[in-house]
Amino acid sequence: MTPSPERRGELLATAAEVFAAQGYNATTVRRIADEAGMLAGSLYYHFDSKESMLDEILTTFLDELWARYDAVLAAGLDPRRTIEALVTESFREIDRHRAAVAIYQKESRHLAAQPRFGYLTDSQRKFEEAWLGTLERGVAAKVFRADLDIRLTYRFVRDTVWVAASWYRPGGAHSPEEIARQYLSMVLDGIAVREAPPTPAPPPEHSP
Amino acid sequence: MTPSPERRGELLATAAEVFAAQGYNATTVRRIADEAGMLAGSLYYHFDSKESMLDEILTTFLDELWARYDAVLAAGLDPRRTIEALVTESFREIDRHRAAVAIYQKESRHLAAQPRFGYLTDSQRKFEEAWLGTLERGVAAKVFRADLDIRLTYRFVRDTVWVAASWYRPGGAHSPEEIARQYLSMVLDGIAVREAPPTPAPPPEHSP
Amino acid sequence: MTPSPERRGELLATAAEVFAAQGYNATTVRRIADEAGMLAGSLYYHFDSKESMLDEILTTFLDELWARYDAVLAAGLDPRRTIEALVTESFREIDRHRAAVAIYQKESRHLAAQPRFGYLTDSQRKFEEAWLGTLERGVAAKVFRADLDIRLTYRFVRDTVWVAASWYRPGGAHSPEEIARQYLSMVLDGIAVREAPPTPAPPPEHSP
Amino acid sequence: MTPSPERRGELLATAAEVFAAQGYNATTVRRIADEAGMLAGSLYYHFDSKESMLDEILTTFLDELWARYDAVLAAGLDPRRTIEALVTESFREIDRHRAAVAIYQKESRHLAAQPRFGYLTDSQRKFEEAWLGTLERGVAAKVFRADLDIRLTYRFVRDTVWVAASWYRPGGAHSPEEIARQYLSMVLDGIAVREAPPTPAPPPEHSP
DNA sequence: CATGAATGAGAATTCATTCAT
DNA sequence: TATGAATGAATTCTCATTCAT
Repeated sequence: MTPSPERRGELLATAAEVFAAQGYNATTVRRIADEAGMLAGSLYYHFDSKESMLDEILTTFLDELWARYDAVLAAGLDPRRTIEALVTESFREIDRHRAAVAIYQKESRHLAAQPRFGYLTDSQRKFEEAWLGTLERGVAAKVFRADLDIRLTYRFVRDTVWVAASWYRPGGAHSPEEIARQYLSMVLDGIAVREAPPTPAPPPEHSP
Repeated sequence: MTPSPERRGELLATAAEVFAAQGYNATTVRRIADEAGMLAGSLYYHFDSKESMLDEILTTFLDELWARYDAVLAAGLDPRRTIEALVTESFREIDRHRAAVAIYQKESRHLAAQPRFGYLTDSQRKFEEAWLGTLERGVAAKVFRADLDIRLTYRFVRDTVWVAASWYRPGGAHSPEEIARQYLSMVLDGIAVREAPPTPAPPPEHSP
Repeated sequence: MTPSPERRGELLATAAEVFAAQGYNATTVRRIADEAGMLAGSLYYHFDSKESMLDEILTTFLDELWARYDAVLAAGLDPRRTIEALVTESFREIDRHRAAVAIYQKESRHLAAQPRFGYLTDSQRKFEEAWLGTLERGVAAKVFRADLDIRLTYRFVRDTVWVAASWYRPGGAHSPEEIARQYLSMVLDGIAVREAPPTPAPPPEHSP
Repeated sequence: MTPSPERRGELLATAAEVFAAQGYNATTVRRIADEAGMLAGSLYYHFDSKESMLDEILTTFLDELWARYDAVLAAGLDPRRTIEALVTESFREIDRHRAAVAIYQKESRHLAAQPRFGYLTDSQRKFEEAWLGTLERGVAAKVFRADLDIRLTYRFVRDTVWVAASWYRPGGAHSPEEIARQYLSMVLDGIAVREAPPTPAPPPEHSP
């Protein structure tokens, strides 16, 4: 009944690429089929509908993302290390599922209105809990600044990370981990040079 | 045959709202007309096509944005003040043209492929020149960190600001200027508490 | 919002004709549009879907039928007169809505499974109540035979009348009332010549 | 390449069931295959096409029906006994081939237009000859009423019998012979109680 | 200015059918 | 004999657009 999972996987990857490039609505089934080297109707042997392709792309991505996020959250790290781990996992996820992440970014808002995609809202809620909660713990622990609107901070960090999916290309100059490191550095310490009191021992990798 | 500009303006605002909420492709002309209290066909008295509405929304927004950006860039501020001014103007623009900015964010990438929307690519190039140039001057002047990939920094700042259009609602808790101030604070100084060098005179408002 | 009722009415009549002739499933929207002198897509200005055309055809017919049936049932006639009136009204209805009746005959069974057409089941139940109830009263009053299975009798009478829609053509040799009269005569008295009690005065034309 | 006839028979029975339940057009080959526990494509090892299944179902039914009808007609019975025998054989046929009969009822009219199903028209003609001829002989022999339109009577008897296929379920309360007996009683003698002593004055409208 | 009624070019989807394995 | 994976034509439906009134 369920045709071979490998073929499905290939086709989904193709579809995700096109959805990400052109937008879900602007993508025709025929275009996906062309890209996959088959006729439009043939896709329906593997999938119920264009929408179910989108659905499967998003759930696959979210399932994997949450598996990793949950592992991080269960590790009992301090707030700063938690944020670092979440950001790093996020960039790894962008590396693995760039197309899916890009689709998520572009479409999730209006998809969430449909019952079928209700899980997007759920995921978003869990997301907020995880990130916002960690930030709040960090503020309480005095490792994150208390003088900033915490929700603004949350959005700042969240968006900052995920929009990267819109320009990231796997196999580029930087590994996901390197990008994560630099982004974390920017998010945590800012892009401005720290004026005054010369840090006694600057971190070796930043020294000239 | 030359319909009143005010009516056009209202209709464009309506259209922009719907485009932003549902995406350009997913928005039907009929939906816009419904929202405007007329029939779909009637819109064609005012506009040539759905695409020309989108075009006009985007050019109006970009024209205004560039008027402000150009003023900032012509003012001859130092790199840090320039960045601060650009960020502030950006948030003001989001405040004024939230829908247009959101549309720009979502659609510009794939629209840029069409000749009609070639100006989007031009604008993007000018954009990069302005921001990246300022950042580079800042690095040279040692006011921005030199240990970061400059293009990564550029994307970080750029995205960080503009994605705000996706959650910003005019008339919310914070003014655009206040949001700009906080964002700048995060971008420039980071969200982490500066450990070590006990600031000689802590800002009064943060003291107990 | 609801386009002119006259046009709808014409289009529905056209659609009913085609549905009756070819069957609902075998009828393409394009065929209906051809018959109506327009393009397939144009029908969707007037109707939501092919199914909603069918729906409207059936409800219009059933509403009218029940208005008449209810009038008959409310008249308080004796069982035999009630049956006569119901049969007569049925043939009149076939005369007025031949296509709708034919569609009803052919499609109602499998349509009834869909929620949208649940009213078909309701109607069928009311139908059975009306006819079966009348027959039972007639048996009790000794005007209808008691030696027959009453449900068999019900089906016999019911089918006998309604299948006529499959061959009836308005404007034929017999008026609906004439057909009703002959059918009633057959149903009530049978087609066999009454043997036994030697009719004292046989009609002259049958004598040798 | 010559698949076993038994398997064909089973598959045809399955197909007939589904055709009868949902209508020929509304039945997908896949549905039949599901019901038979195989995949859609596999049916094509046994049959040329969906249409050829329908064809075989109908010819099988008609061949058997005509074998029995011909036997009856060849027996040289008097008109009344002939009608009784035809009706009885018809109900037996409904018992044996309910699905096929139901399909015939629903689809024969529009199928008859296609050359491939021309035999349906032929059969219908033979049918009319047999029944109408018998009725005419009966009228001539004064065993059937002469005051009725003979074609109306023909349709009445014909439809009355065959529509039973739409509600008949084999193995129900009554045997086919019992149903035939009751139907014949109704058709021949009517459902009204005979008002005892021979009607002294025949209904005026039938007198000369 | 706006309406009502179309047009016509796709869009997604369905489904009978084919065929190599 | 049956499966799995297609094909390709047809079908329903959508929607931007036109245009007479």
